[in-house]
Amino acid sequence: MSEEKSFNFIEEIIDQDLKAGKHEHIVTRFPPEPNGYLHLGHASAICLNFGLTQTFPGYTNLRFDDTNPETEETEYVESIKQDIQWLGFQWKNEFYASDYFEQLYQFAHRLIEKELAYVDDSTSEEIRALKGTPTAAGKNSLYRNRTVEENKDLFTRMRNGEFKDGEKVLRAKIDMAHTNMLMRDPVLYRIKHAHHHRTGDAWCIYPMYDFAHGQSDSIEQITHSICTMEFIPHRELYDWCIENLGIYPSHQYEFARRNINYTVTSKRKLLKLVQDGLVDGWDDPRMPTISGLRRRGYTPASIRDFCERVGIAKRDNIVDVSLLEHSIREDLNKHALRRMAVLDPIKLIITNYEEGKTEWLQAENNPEDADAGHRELGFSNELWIERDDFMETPPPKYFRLGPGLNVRLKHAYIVTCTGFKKDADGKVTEVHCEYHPNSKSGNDQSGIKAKGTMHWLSCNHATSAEIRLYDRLFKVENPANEDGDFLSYVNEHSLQILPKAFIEPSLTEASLDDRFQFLRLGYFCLDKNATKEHLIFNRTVNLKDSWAKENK
RNA sequence: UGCCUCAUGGUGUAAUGGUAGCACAUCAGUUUUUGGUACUGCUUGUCUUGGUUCGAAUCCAGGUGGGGUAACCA
Repeated sequence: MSEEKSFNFIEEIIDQDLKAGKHEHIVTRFPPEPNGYLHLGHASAICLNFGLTQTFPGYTNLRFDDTNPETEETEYVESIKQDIQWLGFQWKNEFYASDYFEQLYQFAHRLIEKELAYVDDSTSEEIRALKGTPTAAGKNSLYRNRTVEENKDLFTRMRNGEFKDGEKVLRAKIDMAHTNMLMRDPVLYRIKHAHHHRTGDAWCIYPMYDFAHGQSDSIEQITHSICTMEFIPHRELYDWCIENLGIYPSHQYEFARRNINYTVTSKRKLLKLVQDGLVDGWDDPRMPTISGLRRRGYTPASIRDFCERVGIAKRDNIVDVSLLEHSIREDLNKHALRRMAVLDPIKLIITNYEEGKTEWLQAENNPEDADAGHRELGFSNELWIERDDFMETPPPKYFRLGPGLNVRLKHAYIVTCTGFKKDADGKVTEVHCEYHPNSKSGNDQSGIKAKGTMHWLSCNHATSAEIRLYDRLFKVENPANEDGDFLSYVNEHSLQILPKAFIEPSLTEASLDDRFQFLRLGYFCLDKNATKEHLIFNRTVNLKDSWAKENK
């Protein structure tokens, strides 16, 4: 049974490069800008870049693209590192574009000396105006023909802090009529008297992306620099810089960023959700961030599996969240301990069971894993069951409780419903039933057939907890594609808090790494804000529910 | 409007000139002390028009459609 796993187009390129002897090993890098938290889209890039050097000989660097001090912070650096490691990857080197500021500055001088760069005094508005349009060529700047000496002097003085923000920029001297707008004398350096999270106040000029990224790749001798498709036009400039600087020829390859329906993966939009308080921070369990997924209960393996299933290609895409949910269910089904919880309780009284008696029942921890062992469950005449599990007048294919119907109480007995009580509003307050003593789980001699099996909790052997249920963050499949403000498509019912649900008492001992399946309800994990006194469980994902589907 | 880029079931992705496959989703069924899991089966696809070829999803040409691109962001 050999499973043929085909290469994606990037693996294909690398495989050929290696076979052609172009490299003996490869070097990739993951280059986040520390201006936000990592999300599912980054997970794809991480799995790709780090996965490549697991498939092929080589290694992967982590390099922070920290060339814009105004938006970048150490908090983001730390979260990014944590998320990558949590996903299960380890970088060879931890680098920063800011490590290369001095070298980059020298590179700029080299370009000036080759008459390939000049200092421009134009304002940003003037530069934009002279840039032309896609159909009309741009015009040369008045300052385009400064001498090498003048440029070197001015650029040095820019670094020395003699000018204010925006007063001057360094530009590449390429071609103002180029069909690629990026090649129309792109800005290489700008003046920002801003405090940088790593270099402090050492610099007041900062390189632009195009004069930092490719050069950093080259310095690190990155063989395959992988980025998303919107950088395709940058490749020409990437190559131009490397060629004219005469440095190590890294190459850029582009793939299509991954999109997922009913959410957004744009740091700008995610930041907006955080800033407007629509979510409880970057790690809100509804966020598609790595930290949000972690808090929600997703496992690293499930996210890696998801990325693997989605794959890598070049066409626009919107991946269905059900694939993500499939990945986490598959993982958790194998590993999560089974427990019982009652979210919306209603009392079940067993009228023929001795009052005050407690019976201890054996319950398996995980039917998928014999090694997971068993636990003891207290059983008595008063139980909590799910309100959903009783209907006064059930429809035909209802396998739960209703007048005269039988049901198996999981790990316990078969009961027959004998009656119920309602309050003044007509709301059911109590369900009555009789149990069949010879129908005990594991030793059923009753011969009674029960179509359904229900979860329950003994009133005297249950403790309470807050439970949080989550739904998709947005009401529409592709919020980015809708008219108007994307915030108006936020699903206002995406979080449902149940302040007092019942759970098995042993759950008091749960730790953040534990994963549980609450029988018939879904997979749950402890929230980071939970305490022993105030337990909080997050629902990671529900179980597939063919009954709910049939009722739609 | 220029340039760049992409196009395979509902979704994502394979097939590298030779039987269009896999996964998710959907639907139907079997098993089941979780309406879970597991298992079986069905439905659904090569954007279009030409060309090359014994043979085209694949190569060529023209259309069409989507996306990117005109920040002192990355």
